[in-house]
Amino acid sequence: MPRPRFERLDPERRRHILDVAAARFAEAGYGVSYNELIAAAGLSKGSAYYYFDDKADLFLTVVEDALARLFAQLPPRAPAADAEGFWADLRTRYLRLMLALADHPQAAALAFSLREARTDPIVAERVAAHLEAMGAWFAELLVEGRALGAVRSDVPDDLLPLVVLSMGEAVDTWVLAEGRAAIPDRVDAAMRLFRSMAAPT
Amino acid sequence: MPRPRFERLDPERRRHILDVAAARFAEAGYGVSYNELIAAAGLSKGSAYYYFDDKADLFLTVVEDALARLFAQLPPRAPAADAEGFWADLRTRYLRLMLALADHPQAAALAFSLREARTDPIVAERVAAHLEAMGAWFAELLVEGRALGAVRSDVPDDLLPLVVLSMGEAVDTWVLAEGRAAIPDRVDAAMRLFRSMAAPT
DNA sequence: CACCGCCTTAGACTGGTGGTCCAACCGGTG
DNA sequence: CACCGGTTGGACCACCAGTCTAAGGCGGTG
Repeated sequence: MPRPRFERLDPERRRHILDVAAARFAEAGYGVSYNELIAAAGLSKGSAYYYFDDKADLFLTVVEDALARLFAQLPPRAPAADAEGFWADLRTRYLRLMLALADHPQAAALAFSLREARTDPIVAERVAAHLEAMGAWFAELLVEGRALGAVRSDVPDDLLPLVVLSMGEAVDTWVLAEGRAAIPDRVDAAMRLFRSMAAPT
Repeated sequence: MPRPRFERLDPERRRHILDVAAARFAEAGYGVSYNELIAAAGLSKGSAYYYFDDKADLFLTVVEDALARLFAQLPPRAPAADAEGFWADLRTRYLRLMLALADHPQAAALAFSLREARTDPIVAERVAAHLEAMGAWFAELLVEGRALGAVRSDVPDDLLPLVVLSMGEAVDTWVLAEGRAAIPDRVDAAMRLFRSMAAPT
């Protein structure tokens, strides 16, 4: 995370730095030159490293901020009453997430840039923490789904969340590939596939 | 691919270069310093670039070689007679592949290093060609599977191969994670999951 | 033998990277 | 006025992949 000093900075300047960084990372990925980026943001080398630990720090600050804002828009999960409701709720939430990504292409680009960024070990470590949290979230979902008879019990506990996470990026890209209008149909297709995989046989 | 000169090189020296490169890339990933690698292989800068276009070229030469040898060990696919045979054949082939990866950890490490390497655009381009070939292979498999009533027809054609490829790496890692003895059970679990996803509902 | 020409080699050099360091500046306080 | 700590600019560092060139080695020819 950025050094505390950054919080004490003039809000306008702070906002400007984050906006420029978000734009550069979104359009050129993590591989963008940090030298170039901080110059574009109006920071000298000294100032940049005065406010942020390193490139990974600024990158993750920007990405976490964008994704947090995105997820905050999603309604909280309502506990489902039966298997049908469980799957319907999942579909709705996934659809909303995809529509939100379509509406915020910069946030989507930042999210997808995470893959490339994870080759940096500093980024990888901090992303691993998030993934662990997501894994826990899925595990919880699994328990609920099984209680409702919506999720199969005949595969190892760790396999399903793993598969969902790994499918995630590719399927998300596919869902978003043909523009906003195609999203609902594509979400349905993806959910159909996923449901028949995860539901009891 | 390496320059033709490389083929004219003394076979022993050629083998040595490829072995050192394979070892370094397998243990440290694509991120390993090329300077360090070529020095370890006993090549000066000039010679390295005399025989290989660039880092990506040597890397892909090594990886393609390792994977080609691995796939060559797999028996050819026998056309299945019915849906059950189709899935049984897939399971067998997947199991053999996983066992082969377990027996050749260096080849496995090289295969997994492809993910990181694809951040290099030169690598990405040449890998894309392979992925296209794999996509075509899956498409063919899809046609055969559908003809046998083993594969569902109610999802877009491009989605299934995409999902399989994207699941691939994560599931492969999971299958191999607990050592050779655990592989058959894990292959079964993964195939069960995959079959219920891809089979008609 | 001398010479030529070409394949091969070593390694200095380039322009770039992310990251470090320090001298100087600036505003507030005694 | 002097001082001082937070802030700033930018020179500098080690290392990266990749380029370039001058020299070495060696077979063929007169």
